Amino acid sequence: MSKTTHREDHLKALYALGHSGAGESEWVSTNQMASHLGVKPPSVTAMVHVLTELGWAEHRPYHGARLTPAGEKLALALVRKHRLWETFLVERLGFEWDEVHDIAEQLEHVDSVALVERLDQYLGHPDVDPHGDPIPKADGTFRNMEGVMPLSELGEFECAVVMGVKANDQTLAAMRDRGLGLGSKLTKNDLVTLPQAWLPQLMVKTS
Amino acid sequence: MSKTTHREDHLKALYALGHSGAGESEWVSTNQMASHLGVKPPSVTAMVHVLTELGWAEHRPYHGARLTPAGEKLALALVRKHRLWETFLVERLGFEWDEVHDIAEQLEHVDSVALVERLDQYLGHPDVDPHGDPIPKADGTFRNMEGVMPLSELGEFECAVVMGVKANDQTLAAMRDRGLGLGSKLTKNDLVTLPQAWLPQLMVKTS
DNA sequence: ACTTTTTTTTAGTCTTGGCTAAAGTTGACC
DNA sequence: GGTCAACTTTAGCCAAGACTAAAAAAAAGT
Repeated sequence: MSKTTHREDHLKALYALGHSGAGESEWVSTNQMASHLGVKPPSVTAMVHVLTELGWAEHRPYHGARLTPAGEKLALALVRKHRLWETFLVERLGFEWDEVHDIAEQLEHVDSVALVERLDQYLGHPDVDPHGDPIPKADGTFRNMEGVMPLSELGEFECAVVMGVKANDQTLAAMRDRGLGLGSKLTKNDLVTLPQAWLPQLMVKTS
Repeated sequence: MSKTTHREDHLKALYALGHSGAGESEWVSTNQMASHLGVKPPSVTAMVHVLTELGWAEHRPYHGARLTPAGEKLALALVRKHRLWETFLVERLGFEWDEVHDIAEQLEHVDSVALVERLDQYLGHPDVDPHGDPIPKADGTFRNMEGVMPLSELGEFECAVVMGVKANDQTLAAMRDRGLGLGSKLTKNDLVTLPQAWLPQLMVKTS
C-alpha cells in the first residue's frame, strides 16, 4: 500500500468508528482502530501521530483519537468514492451486493477528482449505495435518513420496508438467498421467522 | 505503492521495452528500465532480482533482463486491464483520449479477475483501446494488426486511415485539437501540413 | 593491447510502516 | 486509598524499496 492509502485507511477507520451513533465525531480508542484495521495497537499510535501532524486528527494520549473537521472532509470524500464504486459494480457490472466491498475498497484509493465526478454523473447522482447507505454529495451533505431504524428497535408495526442493511458479505449473501433486498416488504410475522441475528442489521421504515 | 504494485510496474516496463520490435521478448538494460520507471538503476537491479526469484524474469548480469513465459503472461494481463479501463473511461465516462493514461495506471492494479471479465463484457469485448492499441484477450491472444504501420514508413499512397497513435498526453491533446482521431482519413497532402514529429507516431493503414 | 569511459552492480544509509517486549497510565475493585 | 488488570505508549528491531557513493565489468578509443 502507498503512504497515501495507509493514511486513508486510518482516516476511514476513525470515521467509521467515530460515527456509529448519530452524533458528532467521537473519540475512538487505539485498540478499536487496531482490531478494525487488522493491525497491532502500536502501529495505530504511530499513524495517529502522523495524522495529527497533518492536521487531520487530534490525539489525547491514553484516551483516544478523533477527526478534525479537515480530516472529516477527507474521510467523507473516501466514503463517497467507496459507495459510488459499489453502486457502479452492482448497477452496471451486475455484481451482487455481497461481492463488491473488497473491490470498492481498492477502487476508492484511485486518486482523480474528475473520475469521481464523472462516475457520479454516469450513475445519475445516486442517493444510496447497494446496501442502502447514503452517498455523500461532493459538498459533504447527506441524504436525509429520517425514519429509518433497525428492525429490532421497531415496536408495533404492520408493514415495514427494507431501506438498508448493515452486515458482512456472508450475511448479505444469506439474506439474498432468502430473497431479501432493498425495498423488500416485511410484516410482523417476519420478526419470528427471520434469523434473530438479522433484526438489528435490517434498517427499515414503516409504511 | 504496495509490494505487488511495484512488481507489476517493473513487469510492465520489462514488457513495454522488450516488445518494441515485432519479435519475441528482448533483453532490456537496467538503465532503460530505470529511466522508464523514473527510478535509479540500483533500484531496478534489486527489483529484477526479486522478479527472478519469483520466476517472472531472467537476469544476465551486466547484460540485461527479460521476461520468462510466466512473467509475460502476467504482463499481458496487466496490459489487458489497463486498456480495458482506458476504453471504459473514454467510451462510458466521456474522458478524452489524452486524459486517461494516468487514471488507468492506477485502476490496472486493482486485483479482481471477476472485475476485469465483467468490465470486458460490459464494454462489448472491445478489440482496441482509445489509442488504437490492441486489447489482449483473457487467453493472451491479440487482434491481428497486419497492414498497420507508422505514417512515416508509408511510401506512395492515396488515402490512409488512422488506426492508432503512439504519443504522450500532450501530443494526443494537440492531435485532438487538429481534429485527428481513430478513423481519420489522411492524404498525401497531410505529409507536409502535419507536424513532422507526428508522422512516426501515427499508425495508419492504406485503404 | 591498453587505457579510458560508460554501464551495472554492490555496499551502506534513509524512510515508512509493521511487529514484540517493556514501561507507563487509567480505571476498577476491594 | 491501594492494588491489580487492562489498555496505551515508548523503545527497539525487521522488511521493502528508494537513494548515493564506490567498486566491478563491459565497451570504446587510441
